[in-house]
Amino acid sequence: MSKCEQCIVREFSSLKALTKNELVHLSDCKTSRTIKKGEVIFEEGENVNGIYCIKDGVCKLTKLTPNGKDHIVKLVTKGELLGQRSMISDEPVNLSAVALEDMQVCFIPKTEVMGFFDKNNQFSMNVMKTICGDLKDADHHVVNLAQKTVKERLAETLLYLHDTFGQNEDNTLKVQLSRDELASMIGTATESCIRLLSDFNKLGLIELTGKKILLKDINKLKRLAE
Amino acid sequence: MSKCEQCIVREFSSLKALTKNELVHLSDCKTSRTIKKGEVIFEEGENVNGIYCIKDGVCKLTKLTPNGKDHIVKLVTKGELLGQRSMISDEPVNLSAVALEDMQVCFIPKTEVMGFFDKNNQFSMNVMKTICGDLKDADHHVVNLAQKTVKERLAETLLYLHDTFGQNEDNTLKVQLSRDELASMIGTATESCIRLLSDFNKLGLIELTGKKILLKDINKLKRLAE
DNA sequence: TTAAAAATATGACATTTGTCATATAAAAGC
DNA sequence: GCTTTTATATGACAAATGTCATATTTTTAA
Repeated sequence: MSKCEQCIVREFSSLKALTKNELVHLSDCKTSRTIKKGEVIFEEGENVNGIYCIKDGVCKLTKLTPNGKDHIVKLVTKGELLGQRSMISDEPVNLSAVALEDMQVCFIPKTEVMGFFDKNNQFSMNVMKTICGDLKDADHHVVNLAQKTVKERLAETLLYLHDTFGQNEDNTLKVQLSRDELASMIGTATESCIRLLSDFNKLGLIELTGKKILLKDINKLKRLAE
Repeated sequence: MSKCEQCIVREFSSLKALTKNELVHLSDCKTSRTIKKGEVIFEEGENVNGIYCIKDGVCKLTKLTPNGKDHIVKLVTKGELLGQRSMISDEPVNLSAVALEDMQVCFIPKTEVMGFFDKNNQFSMNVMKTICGDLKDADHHVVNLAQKTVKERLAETLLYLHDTFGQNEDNTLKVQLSRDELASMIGTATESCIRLLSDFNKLGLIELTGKKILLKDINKLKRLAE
């Protein structure tokens, strides 16, 4: 089993506050897991009882809408933690997590993490800051959904995917979402999303090659996203 | 100056974890303030450097939209705290706070609160839980905005106002929002909001008397809100 | 108290977005 | 490889929502 000490998650997440001793301890109690693309990590309403460390891969956090579709609330990628909110609130998770690519994750049981909270103030502070960051993002998101048009939201989301998850060698977006998933991220119908992508394509803002999306004119996209 | 020990905020907020000693200390370092309806408590981008305890009244938390209007992200009422997120993130506030009625608030400087974090784990835990609750609400909010119609959102918001802030003796909603504010809460144009209120009125779901709104058929409203 | 300003209300219309139908392309399974 | 299924694409149209104009009511302030 791999040690937590050199793990990428330790480097980038709240876990960076843990001491050597705590990390050794962690290595013993964690369980590693491989998750295939499309597989569900946990489902809305489930009791998770711990947190997941994402060592590799990207997943989507979704919430069921009143009309039975999934809305993508957030994407989470390697180096980040999953399930903190529900662990702290001591509630079932309010979102489902589904892998967008093959993933490597580790699970840390709740009892373990709660121990860190008690003994390591810096760790608590880090977790708090992460959740505060999520809250700020969510506020931003709320205002965008309420006040921007679908076109603006699509442009902004494409730029977000570009900046946050990077590009392949051919400069196309690394995270590959289906049109349906992209639509569910910006909060619109799949057809509207497809149509707007076509428009962007015709305007020379992006280039579509199958599922792959290449951002050709970042500045114009930025102006479109306002 | 009033003591914190018997304050309503202590009873309902994270502060309930504070010890007698901590409360006495708090009474000394806090500053009380009266805020008139319409007055700004703090503005987006400002450095607040502490938290506000709301002893009485209700305020709106707003965020400036790209087209220069305000979007109401959240309402906060007596017993609750204000400014926790930005204090923890050590960032300027991302929302403005404006009084919807006359308010009584106390300000606690950051240094003081950070001291509680260090020494009182239960307090930290309470704050974390509050913010986690806010995050959960925000997620819910995001999905609603993305997937529900304006009509559904209006119905849901009216019910929320009813359940959260109560009614006057004549059963009208206690929190009085202008049509403009209500529109900015549900994320729509003022005219659309007014029109839908008229529709609800004609359908016998609500009754409009000037600014006052009376919910006449809660069950039908619930069905409308889905 | 009265004039001015702001909020509420409503009509007419434009624009945006969603829905349904259908075609084509790509992927999955045998 | 071929068939079946699923994803992408596009047209036609309907529904929802926004915008502008304007009337009316309410509030504010001189």
